[in-house]
Amino acid sequence: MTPENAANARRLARDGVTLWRRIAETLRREILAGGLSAGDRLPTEGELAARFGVNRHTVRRALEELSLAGLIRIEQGRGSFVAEDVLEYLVGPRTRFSEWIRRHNREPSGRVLDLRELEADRRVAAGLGLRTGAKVVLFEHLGLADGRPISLASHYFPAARLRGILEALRAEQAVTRALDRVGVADYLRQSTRVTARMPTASEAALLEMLRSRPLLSCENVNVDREGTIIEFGLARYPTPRVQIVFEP
Amino acid sequence: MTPENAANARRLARDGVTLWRRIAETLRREILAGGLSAGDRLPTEGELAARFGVNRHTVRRALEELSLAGLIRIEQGRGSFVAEDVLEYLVGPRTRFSEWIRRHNREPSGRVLDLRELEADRRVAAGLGLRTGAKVVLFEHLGLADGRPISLASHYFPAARLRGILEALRAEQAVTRALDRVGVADYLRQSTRVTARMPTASEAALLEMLRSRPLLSCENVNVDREGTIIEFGLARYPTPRVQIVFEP
DNA sequence: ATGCATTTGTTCGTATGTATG
DNA sequence: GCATACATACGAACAAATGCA
Repeated sequence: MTPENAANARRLARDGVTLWRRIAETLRREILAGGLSAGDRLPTEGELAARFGVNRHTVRRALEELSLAGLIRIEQGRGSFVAEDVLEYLVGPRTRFSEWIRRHNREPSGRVLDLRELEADRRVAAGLGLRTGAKVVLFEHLGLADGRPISLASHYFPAARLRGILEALRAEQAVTRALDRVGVADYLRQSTRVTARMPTASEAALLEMLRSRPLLSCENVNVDREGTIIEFGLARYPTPRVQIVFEP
Repeated sequence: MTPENAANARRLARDGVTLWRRIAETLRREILAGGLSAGDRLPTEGELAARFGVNRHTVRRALEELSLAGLIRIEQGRGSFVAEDVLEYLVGPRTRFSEWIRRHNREPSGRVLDLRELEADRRVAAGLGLRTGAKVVLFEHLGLADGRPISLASHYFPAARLRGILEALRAEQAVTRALDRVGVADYLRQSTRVTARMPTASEAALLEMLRSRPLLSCENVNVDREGTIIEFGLARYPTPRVQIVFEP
């Protein structure tokens, strides 16, 4: 056993965290702190091994961890790069916000911007299959991944069909759990309509994006298992941070 | 029977074209000539009935025809409006350009902008599942509906897998027919990835769109019936003329 | 909040022209 | 010529949605 090996083993014994994990955490903090920005190349595995005083295998294990978390991208023969900050929004029949974020190994969170009952305008009524003026509940929500805003969504629910949805949303602060509370245990994405436009000033501010970048605008209709429309959603995503992916 | 009734009946007898169809054709020509532009309101049914000297039912039959053709939009209590120039691009497993356009009762056409063999860069190689530098054939095409540009697409084909694709594209000037010629009778959309960005000057010029409007950028992968990748496409669509719709 | 005018949507009934056998 | 079926066209009345004062 070499002297370094022995020293590293003692370190592991001391705080119960493996070396590769501590190296991964160190690199993660450095990347998130912004010392390296999107697309930047990390030092080579050899350089990192020398810096941390460990074997190259240990560094590789740490980098693999970061790669799985989506924080870096490893390219054979070229090096490791800080991942572009893109989230792929995979559209399927069962699309849920927090599952989407967690699949990218990020921490979902959110902020409720508005919650109230109002009368449907033409567009919302058409989406929900109601007449204009019908009572609907609006739930406006800013979605975050690791604290960065990535979606700004207005969810409309038919108040008559979903009794108690307002109170459920107030209590749960989340769509899926609130729907469950009013008896919709499951729901499916019926259609998704995508277009793009420039953000308003407040949209750009909320989504922390440049006003010169377009946003993806997405109209969704969700139905319960019987096929009744239970939600009309109008979501906005910042480009190029978010891409929408369909795999039929 | 009123005098008008008798006169209209005689007109129908004379040239064998029903009244409502002649009225629909007249209105269609007036709209397409540009006398009315997108979003403009047509005269009321009553006014049109007076103008053509027919019953309101007859006008309604003509308007229904135009509405089905997607030329106008009828709204109860408000009137009839010249349809906004939006094309819904319905994404499914079998998405073909000319079928898409024809489903909207428009006339598809196109212009080949570029056709040549080159070496795949990283992005194209990743899409096609090849190594960078592999020979690929690029087919760049501007798609038109009723003479208006609505898509700007770069299609990349693996030269080694599809022998003769360059010549087939040169002869056919269309993707589906060229693929058929090299033995790919059918192909399926495997994935679709959407984002948005601002157009370059030349993209805006080709698509006849304002540079202040974003374009939808779409990466597609098409496979043959065995699942082998046979095309990687990079299409750009002008907003708000085009929307992308997914219905799983 | 209410009533009113405007406009489209729907449903009766009636008469005529076309096509078929 | 006649019977039948169907689409076209007209007339009248009422329902429903919209916009406005």
